[in-house]
Amino acid sequence: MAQKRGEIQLDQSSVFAIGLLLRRAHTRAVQAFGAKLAPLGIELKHFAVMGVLVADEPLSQRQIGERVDSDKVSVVRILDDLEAKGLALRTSSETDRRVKTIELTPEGRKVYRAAHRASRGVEATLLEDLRPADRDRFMVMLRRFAHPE
Amino acid sequence: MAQKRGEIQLDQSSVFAIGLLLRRAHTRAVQAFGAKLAPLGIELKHFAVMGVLVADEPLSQRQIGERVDSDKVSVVRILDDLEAKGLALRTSSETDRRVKTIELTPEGRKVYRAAHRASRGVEATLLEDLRPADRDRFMVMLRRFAHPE
DNA sequence: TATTGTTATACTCTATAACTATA
DNA sequence: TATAGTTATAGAGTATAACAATA
Repeated sequence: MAQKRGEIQLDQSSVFAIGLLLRRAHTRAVQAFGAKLAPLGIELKHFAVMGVLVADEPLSQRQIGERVDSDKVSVVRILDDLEAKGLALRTSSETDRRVKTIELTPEGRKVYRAAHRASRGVEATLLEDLRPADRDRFMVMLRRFAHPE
Repeated sequence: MAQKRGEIQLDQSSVFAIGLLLRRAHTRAVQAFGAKLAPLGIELKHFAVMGVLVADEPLSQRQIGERVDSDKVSVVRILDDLEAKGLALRTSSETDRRVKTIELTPEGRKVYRAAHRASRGVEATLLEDLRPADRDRFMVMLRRFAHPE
């Protein structure tokens, strides 16, 4: 039998439980999205960047980093990927030649829509073991937990 | 101004938001524990392994991995760290010479208690932006989310 | 001088496979 | 043949610093 992770729940009262639980929760989410996005040749991180572009195009790389909570080096590499696949385009800004203006290509928009369709049910699937009334509450709390004032 | 992460909240309705939120939540927890544990020379992963040993000593490395949700390679390295610091001890099992019997040293127990004291308030601090009535609920939901049946 | 994006470097985490020694 | 632990390797993720171009 192959050695896997995630078979056992730990002591509920352990002070460190919250750290392990959040790690496990995060990997669950990455895997769930990954499974849906893999056929499209992208990962969650690409999907997220494309998502902020769809919502708020065009953006500089710095702005993208702020929105997806990644440092600038990571953004460079995600955009390298997207550009190599023909999904996004970097052009130097006219007004400030240091900044790159990032836009999705038509193909990028197409792939984004497909990714959106493919992953539409992922959040619901991830939350399905919570009681229906708790699902929204969990997301609200998670949002507050992740971004406390 | 140094370039940092985590300054902006993202579109609440994005399908991929749950992935980003869980990532951010996890790093928040690791950093919060890390800050308290660093003076003791350990990290959250060491604390977690020591915690399962305190609760259920002795354990094999395989059993430790199951309890802290880590693969066997990671367990080897965590125990290398703990043994090098004199906090844990590996001995070959009498009944099955393949398995190592892991126990904390007296010094290990001492450091664990100090770590426990130091990080006692971390979970509370992490949860303090939730409403008091929501804090237990969030942990219950997170537990179910991380370990669905 | 400071900022945007880039490159290089390094350190951690994770996943895999190969190896040993036992069973 | 299978398992517990070890080692080696490679791929991500993350952090830092240095750099080029520009402000």
